[in-house]
Amino acid sequence: MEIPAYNPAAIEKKWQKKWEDAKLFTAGKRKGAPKKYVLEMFAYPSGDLHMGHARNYSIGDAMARHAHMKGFDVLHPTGFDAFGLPAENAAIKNNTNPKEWTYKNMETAVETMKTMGFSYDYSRLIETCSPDYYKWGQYLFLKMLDMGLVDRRKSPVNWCPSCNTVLANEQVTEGVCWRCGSHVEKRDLTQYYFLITKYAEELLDDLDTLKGWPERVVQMQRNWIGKSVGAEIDFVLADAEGAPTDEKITVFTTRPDTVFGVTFFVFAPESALAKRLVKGTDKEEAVRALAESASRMTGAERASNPTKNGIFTGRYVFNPINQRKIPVWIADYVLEDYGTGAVMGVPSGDQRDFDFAKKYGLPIVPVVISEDDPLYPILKEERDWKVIEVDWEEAMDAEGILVQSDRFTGLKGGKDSEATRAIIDFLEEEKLGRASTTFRLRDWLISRQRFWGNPIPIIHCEKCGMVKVPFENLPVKLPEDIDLAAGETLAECPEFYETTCPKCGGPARRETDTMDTFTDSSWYYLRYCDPHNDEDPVSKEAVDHWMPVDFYVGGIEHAILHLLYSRFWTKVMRDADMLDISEPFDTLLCQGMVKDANGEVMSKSKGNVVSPKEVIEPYGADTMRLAILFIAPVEKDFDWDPNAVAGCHRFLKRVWQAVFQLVSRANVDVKDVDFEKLPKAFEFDLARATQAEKAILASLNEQGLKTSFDFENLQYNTAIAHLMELTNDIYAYLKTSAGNTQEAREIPLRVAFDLVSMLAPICPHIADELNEQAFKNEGMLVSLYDGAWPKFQEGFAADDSIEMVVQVNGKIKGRISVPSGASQEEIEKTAKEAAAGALSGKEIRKVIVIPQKLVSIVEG
RNA sequence: GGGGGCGUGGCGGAAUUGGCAUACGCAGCAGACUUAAAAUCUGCCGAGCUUUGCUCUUGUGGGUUCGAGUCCCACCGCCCCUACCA
Repeated sequence: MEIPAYNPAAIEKKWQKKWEDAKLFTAGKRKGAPKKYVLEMFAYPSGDLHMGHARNYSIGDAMARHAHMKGFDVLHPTGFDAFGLPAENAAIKNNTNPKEWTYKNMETAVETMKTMGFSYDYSRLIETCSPDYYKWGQYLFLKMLDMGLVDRRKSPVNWCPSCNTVLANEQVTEGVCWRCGSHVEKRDLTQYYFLITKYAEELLDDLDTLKGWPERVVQMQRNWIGKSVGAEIDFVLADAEGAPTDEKITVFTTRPDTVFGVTFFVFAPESALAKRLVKGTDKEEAVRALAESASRMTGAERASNPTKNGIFTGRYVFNPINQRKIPVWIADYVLEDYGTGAVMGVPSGDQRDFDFAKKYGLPIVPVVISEDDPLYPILKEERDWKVIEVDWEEAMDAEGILVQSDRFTGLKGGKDSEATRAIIDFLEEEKLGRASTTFRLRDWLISRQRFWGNPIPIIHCEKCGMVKVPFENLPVKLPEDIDLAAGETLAECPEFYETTCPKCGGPARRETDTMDTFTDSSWYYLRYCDPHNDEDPVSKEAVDHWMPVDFYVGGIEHAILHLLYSRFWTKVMRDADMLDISEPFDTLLCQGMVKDANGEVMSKSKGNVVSPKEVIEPYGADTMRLAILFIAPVEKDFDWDPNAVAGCHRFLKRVWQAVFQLVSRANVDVKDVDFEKLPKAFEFDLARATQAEKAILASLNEQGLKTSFDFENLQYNTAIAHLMELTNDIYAYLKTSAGNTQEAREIPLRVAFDLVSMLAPICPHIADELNEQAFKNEGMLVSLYDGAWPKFQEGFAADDSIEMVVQVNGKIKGRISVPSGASQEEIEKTAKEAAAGALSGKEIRKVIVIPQKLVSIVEG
């Protein structure tokens, strides 16, 4: 038989068309079958797809195709996160509309996706900039407003001077804008917030239910939410003369057990109260300068250069628990937006307070000390301050025993200790303070002063205030003819903002801020369940059927941003009775980055970008997909190695040759072989197979199918390695002379067919072509996508003899072959004979037999 | 400072979860085919040695075990995240 050449360009195009014509990937066709929702994070269409997308999608596609072959009804959609700043910047540069630029890029990206052969249900495609989608984003905004989860308020916000917009806390890393890297400024502005902090506790608690998430992502979210348990304590402000006033200043602390050791009090320099205390004094200018210099430093700079600068205000407060009068300072190590923006200074128990006290010569009073400390015997009975200065090198901030702490002296101190609880009880009884929990998580600032986003559906009326846009007027559409190149914004576009009040009919002004694009990506995975619904964002029925997403694949850069917002959004929609789940993503996979051959991040500016097209043109999409999955485990970064890619292509050519040669060698008309009825290779009686056939079958045994071809656990690199071994075995078989029975001819065919089936999720084009051309299966199936995944049969007969390793005193000394039914005694006897040369002749202390594996002989 | 992870050939990486360390691939070496090259095929490919074989080898040192890359303790080194969070 003439073996045709492997021509990826031709067969890939052919199969992509056949799949599309047959609507092969439409979700919901297998009524009654268990569902599997496989999703890759959708792309921002800033140009054509790059290798990172190719990796992301190849992983998800292998998962989706495999699930379908295993019998699931698979939902595998795609779409675009189409609003955002790059479209505006490109529009300004090219003097076009962001819409044009975005749609052109999405069109190119879909073409590229199709050349890669992904099994997407394109009938569910979502483009977030389409009014059909953003209408429901507006609807959900209004829903949240009704639920009391939207707030419009003036407060200090992060402003990116380069992007000309505010940013959410999550979008500022180390003091710079996540998108453009510019240094972020603080400004006092009136903005819209989603009250995500109302869900802080639940967002934290439910992290424990996310068993399918990488531990580091869970930890990152846990740290971001940042729960601290402790107490609020009310200090009494003294007037300028030092006498107590009625005014109380509250601090938050996680260590109320150290409250007897407070020797000073500190405000953040930006705090309003701090400013008030020094107003009109000679300290005013210095405090302003301190606030200025503090705001200029990024977190990293502050941490690497932890100079604690302070100014004494000249004022005092009284510690409510011991009435001591303590000085009030202003220092740059206190953060305005955490806790109450003020700290009770306990230098003996907190390293930062300790450093500050050292620098400014403030007293250090030990109150919670270790029993090993030389001071302990002196102070263990002390109820009042006896020692008010220590020679410690650092603060004692771990656990210890309370001293110099009035009636609490002698109690065990520390976070959540008996002293902590006792002091909180006391504070609550005396109304001096209360138990309190603080979160690091801030409310989500969602308004943006940008054009290319979802307009906030609010109308401002002088008479009626903030008025919702009525449902029938949704969506508030973006104007088509804005001139961004001329610097025009929505706020300068009267055709957009001039309107009438829906309540009183008077003249009113439309809100000109748009929503953060992360609002668009916070629920797109829900809309995929029901993408064409024009009555609701989603129907509960559709969401209940498909959600949660079973496998979610994306980059680690979304560990906090998108993944936290989506979890919040799901809980909100649950509370709005739109769905019944609490967590949207069951298993999360964060794939590694694709770097260049030298391990450098690919970037346009470095000129080291390898485009998927550069691989597809010479080798085909199957080779690209295979290489992406083979070169490194999915979650690790990998360096693009052109030689390894060529090696993957070589493997596909070998599979192609092996299958055709095998069909030719089998000397049976494959048209007469019903592959559905052919016994599975591993059910077959091995006694009838030749040695080479055994080698092939051995790699398809129980372990092979359950462990080696472990698609469930995403071990694609090792699964592919086993497919390579199987191919090598087929070549070994082809070199031998085969038996001449019907079975002996058909077993290898079955093996080859299973090989091709297992290759199908990774390299679907070559698999379908071999199925059709070599196995002549065109009448049975359009595609192996609808075919069956090989199954292991429990009844598979093991080989009649078993190889075991013989160890003497823990060292390998030989191998034995024993009958599969051999008794313990027989095995021991055979092993002793085989190891005779290695035995010293001493008494044999014991013999350990591990069935199927080894015999260990231990001498006295 | 806090948290998470990792350390195996020249390289990417395997190791059935305590049982033959280095699978599979890349690179390299040798051979076959060829006028030649490419492609393809075959073989070799951790280190050392006194080479039918022996010894050593999973960052270092110890421990548990008949048996450790895997478990425990200490140390060394690297990567990622986060950061004056009271």
